[in-house]
Amino acid sequence: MNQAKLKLMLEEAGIPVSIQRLLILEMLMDKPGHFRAEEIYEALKPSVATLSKSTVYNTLHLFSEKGILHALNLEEGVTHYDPILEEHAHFVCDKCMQITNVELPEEKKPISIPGARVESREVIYRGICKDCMKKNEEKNG
Amino acid sequence: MNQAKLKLMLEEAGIPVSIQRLLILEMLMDKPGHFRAEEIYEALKPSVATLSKSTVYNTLHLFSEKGILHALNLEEGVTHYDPILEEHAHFVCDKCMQITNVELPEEKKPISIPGARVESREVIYRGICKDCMKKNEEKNG
DNA sequence: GTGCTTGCAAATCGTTTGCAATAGC
DNA sequence: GCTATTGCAAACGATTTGCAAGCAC
Repeated sequence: MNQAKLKLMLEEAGIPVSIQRLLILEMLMDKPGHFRAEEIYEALKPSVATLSKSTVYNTLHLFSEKGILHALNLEEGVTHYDPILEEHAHFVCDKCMQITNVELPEEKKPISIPGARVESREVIYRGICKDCMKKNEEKNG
Repeated sequence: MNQAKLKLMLEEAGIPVSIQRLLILEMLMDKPGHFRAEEIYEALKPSVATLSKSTVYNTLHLFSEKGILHALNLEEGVTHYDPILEEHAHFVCDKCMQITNVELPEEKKPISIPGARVESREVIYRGICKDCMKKNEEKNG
């Protein structure tokens, strides 16, 4: 994605632009996935030698607070960041922990909790992914 | 829940009985909720002076592996343990982080991922709970 | 030049590990 | 006695914090 577009995204979200923020956003937009702070840091370090981990953490917090990323707790102890904002669910492989986007299922009857305000819904499927199923079959002949 | 019943639960799950395991299970069964390891440790320490944190962690792992508890990652960096095994969804308050059990919604069309095996489904609603809504209203007159 | 942003190092939190002491068959 | 379980302290990994230096309007 080009710099101008990224800059606009930040501005529209009310986030002051900085080089670090642009680069982090660029990386996420160009190869959408489910990255951890550490991975983003490692990916950018070669091109931004002075980059610091706390900047990455700060930025990811800011981005998810301002709504241009979603923070996901799919796995114990780690947060993944998802740049895809359109509604979708996730499938997590119990073997290799690979995360895949899947369609968000429609509910037969939308939930309502008297007195409370429900703002979002997260759906996580768990199981064994295609790759691990294949590996398993091969091993067991 | 009485000791005999708890003992039976462990045995049926294939878990060798020990005092620590009985006490942890008792606590969880008697006041079902969504406790963190730390909370269980603190709750039991007064009655079991020698209890150690690693025993609590060990035990919770064992229990969830053997299927008598569910481990939940609803919040960044912490695992909560849920003794209710019947299927249900969770509502998490973004303000106070209170966790409530809610009905698991039926899907209009059950998911299927070609080649993969889907083994479980987790549904999390987020928003503002009744208590926090009330507090908010009071504050804003 | 004032306030926001960054980078570094140290601190923190939840959790895990190594290992010796202990308990239960 | 032998094996599984426990408790302690130290290690760990992800994240947060404090603070001085740097940058941008």
